[in-house]
Amino acid sequence: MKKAQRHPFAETLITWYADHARDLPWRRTNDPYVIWMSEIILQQTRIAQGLPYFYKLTEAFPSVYDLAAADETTLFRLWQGLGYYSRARNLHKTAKYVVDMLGGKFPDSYTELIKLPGVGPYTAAAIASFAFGEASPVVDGNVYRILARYFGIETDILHSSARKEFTALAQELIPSSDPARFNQAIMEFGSLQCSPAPDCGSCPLRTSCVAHRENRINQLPVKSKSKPQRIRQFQYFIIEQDGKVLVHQRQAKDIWQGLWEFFCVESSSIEEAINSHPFLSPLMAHAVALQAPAIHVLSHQKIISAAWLLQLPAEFSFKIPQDYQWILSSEFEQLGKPVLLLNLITDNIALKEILEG
DNA sequence: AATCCGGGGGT
DNA sequence: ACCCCAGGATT
Repeated sequence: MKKAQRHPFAETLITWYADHARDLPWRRTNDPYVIWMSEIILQQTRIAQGLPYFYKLTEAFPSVYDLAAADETTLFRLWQGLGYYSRARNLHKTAKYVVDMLGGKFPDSYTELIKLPGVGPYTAAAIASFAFGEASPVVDGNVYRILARYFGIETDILHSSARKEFTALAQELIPSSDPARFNQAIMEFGSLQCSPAPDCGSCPLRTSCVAHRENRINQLPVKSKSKPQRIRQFQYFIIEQDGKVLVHQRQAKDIWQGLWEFFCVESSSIEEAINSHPFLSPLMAHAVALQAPAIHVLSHQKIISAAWLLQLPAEFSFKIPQDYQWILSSEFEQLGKPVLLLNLITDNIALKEILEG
């Protein structure tokens, strides 16, 4: 009876999912806190990359109360290496809000969930369905790909109208009987079966898939090309004195906001960096060049960096630049740092010994 | 509507 | 080299 009302698309996906679902930790719970944590971690992040962070974070903060009470420095250190660090800030902000304003109880509907910092249309739909059984369709990269191919939709998935169109379609397809299972199934299907380079030969939907029938698998989904990456050059000065290192926390609306780093000048040359920061000039007598790091690639920037180690005698006196501070190397280890700096430290024994004892 | 925000893995 | 990843916030 009710099966006849389901679109065969949903029926096939759910059947496929019964045979192919991976055993993932966030699928073993209905706790909205744990599900929320997993969804924030997995935003634009592969499962294999996010999994260790999910274990670390849920162990460090078993409940929303633990997270709300946490020191943000600790959270950033745990988030180190995962990228998109505003997620960590919004995670903390939301935890405090849920504890302080909602008595520790998560909102239980899409409409309320999407009001939380760091929770957008995808994440709100995911939590609402997985934790509360609401029939809100998730629309992530997998869903765009599957629907575009299966129904032959040529809308540019980066166009602002795309989300509305694909969400409306997914809303028609999602069964009211077990919406959470459908959401899990469609994403798993996109990840394992209808991947960017799919195996159509084994696909249970191939006979009714427009893209397969018309041989347009490689043309769908339509996605406009992104701009070329911006190229930047950072000159790092690791200034050490009396067992302490000069550091600062990045604050500007720029990459790595909230992370810590050594004295940094954005400049195409060492000479220009020194000229623009005259206090450096007398310090350079003590400078030793460190191994030139490879180009650090972000999704939208390429960063070329160079670094100098400046170990200053105890009696050497100079005025430290604004917003910088001295920190013991043992404390520096406890701060969140960009992967570029982690690589720099790893690649230079001298630096490693200073910072790690 | 455009742009920005990381890092890593697959092809 | 290019693409994509359980996207969201800001301008």
